[in-house]
Amino acid sequence: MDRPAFPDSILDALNPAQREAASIMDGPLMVLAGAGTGKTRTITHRIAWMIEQGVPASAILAVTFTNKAAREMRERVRHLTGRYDVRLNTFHSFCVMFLREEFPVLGRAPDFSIYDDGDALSLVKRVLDDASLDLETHKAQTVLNKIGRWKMREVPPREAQDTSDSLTKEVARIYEAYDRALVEANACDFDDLLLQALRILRDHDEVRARWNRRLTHVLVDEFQDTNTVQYALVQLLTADTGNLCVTGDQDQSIYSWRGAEPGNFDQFLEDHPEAPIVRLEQNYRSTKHILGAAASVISCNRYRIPKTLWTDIEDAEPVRVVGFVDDYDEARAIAKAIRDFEAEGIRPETIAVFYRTNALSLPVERTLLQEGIPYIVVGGLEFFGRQEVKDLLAYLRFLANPRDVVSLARILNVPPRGIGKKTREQVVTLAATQGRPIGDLLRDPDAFTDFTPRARAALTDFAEKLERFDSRRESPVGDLINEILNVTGYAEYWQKKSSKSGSLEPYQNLGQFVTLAQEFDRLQKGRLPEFLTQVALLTDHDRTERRDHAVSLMTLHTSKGLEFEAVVLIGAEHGMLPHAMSSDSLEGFEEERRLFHVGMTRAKRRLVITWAGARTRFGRRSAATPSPFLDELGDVGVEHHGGPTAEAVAIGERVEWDDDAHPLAQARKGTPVWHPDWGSGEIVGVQGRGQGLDRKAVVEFEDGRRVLVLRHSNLELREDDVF
DNA sequence: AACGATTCTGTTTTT
DNA sequence: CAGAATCGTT
Ligand SMILES: Nc1ncnc2c1ncn2[C@@H]1O[C@H](COP(=O)(O)OP(=O)(O)OP(=O)(O)O)[C@@H](O)[C@H]1O
Repeated sequence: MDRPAFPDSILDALNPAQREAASIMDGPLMVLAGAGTGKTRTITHRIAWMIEQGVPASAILAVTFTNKAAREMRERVRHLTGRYDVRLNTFHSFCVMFLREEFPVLGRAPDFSIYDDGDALSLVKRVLDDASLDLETHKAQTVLNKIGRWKMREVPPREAQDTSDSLTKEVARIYEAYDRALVEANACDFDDLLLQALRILRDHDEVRARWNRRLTHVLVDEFQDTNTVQYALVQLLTADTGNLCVTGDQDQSIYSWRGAEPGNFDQFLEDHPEAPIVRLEQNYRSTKHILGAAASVISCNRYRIPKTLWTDIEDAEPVRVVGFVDDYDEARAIAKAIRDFEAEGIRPETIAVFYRTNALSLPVERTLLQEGIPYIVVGGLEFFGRQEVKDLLAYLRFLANPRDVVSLARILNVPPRGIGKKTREQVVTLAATQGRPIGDLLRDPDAFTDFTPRARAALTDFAEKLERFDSRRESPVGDLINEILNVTGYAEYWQKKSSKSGSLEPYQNLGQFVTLAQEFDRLQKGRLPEFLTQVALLTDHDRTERRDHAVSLMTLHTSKGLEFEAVVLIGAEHGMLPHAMSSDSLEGFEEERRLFHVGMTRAKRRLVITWAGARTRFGRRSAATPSPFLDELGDVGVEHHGGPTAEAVAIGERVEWDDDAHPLAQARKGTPVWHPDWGSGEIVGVQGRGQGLDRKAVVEFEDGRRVLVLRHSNLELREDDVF
């Protein structure tokens, strides 16, 4: 076991402000600071310091934003103190653990299933079906989103129905039915995990008091992205002790779409007026140019409290902004940039490519593959979202929780075994009318006497399989899964499929899942229930395989909290970043700006930002113009290359802006356009020949007509489907 | 009930 | 373009 070599050095590794924050052990505390100022480092050391001062490690709860961040912090604390038993959780994983212990207080069994968004969607569809509601007016996804918004704000179904709007009222009724269905299936969706835990802590003083004794100190990292329920939760967890420390940065709040409530900062100060606020101002990560450009961008946000941030890291190179003709060109330049970075001695593991949407990774991946540059895609829901993985998980969940209808419905006929939709629904209805867990019903040999002989045979066969799995419930999870794969013929099923039509991936994913389970068996204690608890909250972020000498590809959201020597931020275009779906309100637009700023501030030494004038999106080529954020970078230490106006220079290589690819090149009468000053308009006439940019356009705006030379007009197309 | 062919539909970010 | 939903044939 490693003991710390120099216990006294725990606080020595911090600057004075950080040290102040780390050494305040008791009472409320807020650490408010910009990117790269060592917030995470500070609370890690604070935890280590508390342990050194005699606080039991297991009495400390630190909440991080991702499992990965939790793991890393645990590793650092272990390194500093030799202790690894600090409770390091995400809000969700803490609540799962909490509910596994305390759910009986609400009369619920602790073997509940956890539904991800896909499962929740299935359940909503099921409810809509049962209520025979019009699927046209109620799209399942929309309904689920609305329910989610209620849940995040703690609005119960009854209250939601209290409205005069009949459509909303109907959705609220679905919400009620959905909640009931969750209880019947003994399942929790992600929001439920938080809500149920909150309910228990709020309504049961004894439980709250016990947990306050158990957890004497609570710390929350990335506080800017907590929602109201999460804040209420930590408030209750520290109601008696008052030892709540939060750290965050308003300028890095990028999850409002998931209910994140930056107002929690104010709420905290209102609830704890005596709380010291420690501000950290020295950035230890980035060079002056990078930090300056990022500061210049973020200062454009109206809703923001300005703060000081400085660095003494000198620059090697300026921040580069480069425009390309299209995404293909952009991708090739990215490959070249990576090679150049490597030639400079930057290790590939410390190079990252960021993008706004997952779809943007495709052309980059293809090019890197071609060029033989190893890469990994970090995060996303690729693996756990796969059909074959979800099927396997559904088997496991149904075995652990016999009431779990959604999981059962998923696998009852997987692989195909002659149990169609009709039989399936009959079984589900039968269980519902008898008020019996569907798993018990299925295992009952006399349950299906009224069914057709064919259906009965198939169901009996299925029941036999279930019983074989039951006898393995206490086995290592890897063995159980192998048993399932063999007995059901599911492995064979995919093997056949893949040999027929190409892709080996599904079959390999099954293998990966088995490996994952075996790893669990080897490294952790517990069987099926414990495995499910863990796996339900895993994301690809947590299982991204290590690959030597690989550069990292990820979304801007995933990049939060990380740092890289060199960053290439791609797709900086109008409609992409800021994304069209969130730029219609000022709040949305400013969050996009924060997102851009988060991406920029991940870079330590090198930052390249790219955009493409045309992108193959959706199988179609569509035009794009540079992101307005590019104009906000300032001009100190920032170089612009390429694009319609400036000389076209790629990262080291010349790329001409091709007039034909310019979105306005084919402008003609009737083309809808937009201008930054005059708003929406339509081209009512074009003067000049051909398709060039030197033509003049007569544009009808809301407040009148104007004649503009296309090349210098600053006009943008209102629709991106131009060609 | 199963499977293949066709049509449809939709793309923001994820615990 | 790709994944889901629907359709039509066996
Ligand atoms: N006092 C210090 N001395 C040396 N390096 C430091 C110090 N404080 C922080 N650092 C380094 O600065 C970098 C950023 O630290 P950290 O990740 O803790 O910052 P953060 O405030 O959590 O960042 P962000 O909010 O951008 O995710 C890390 O590489 C860290 O090791």
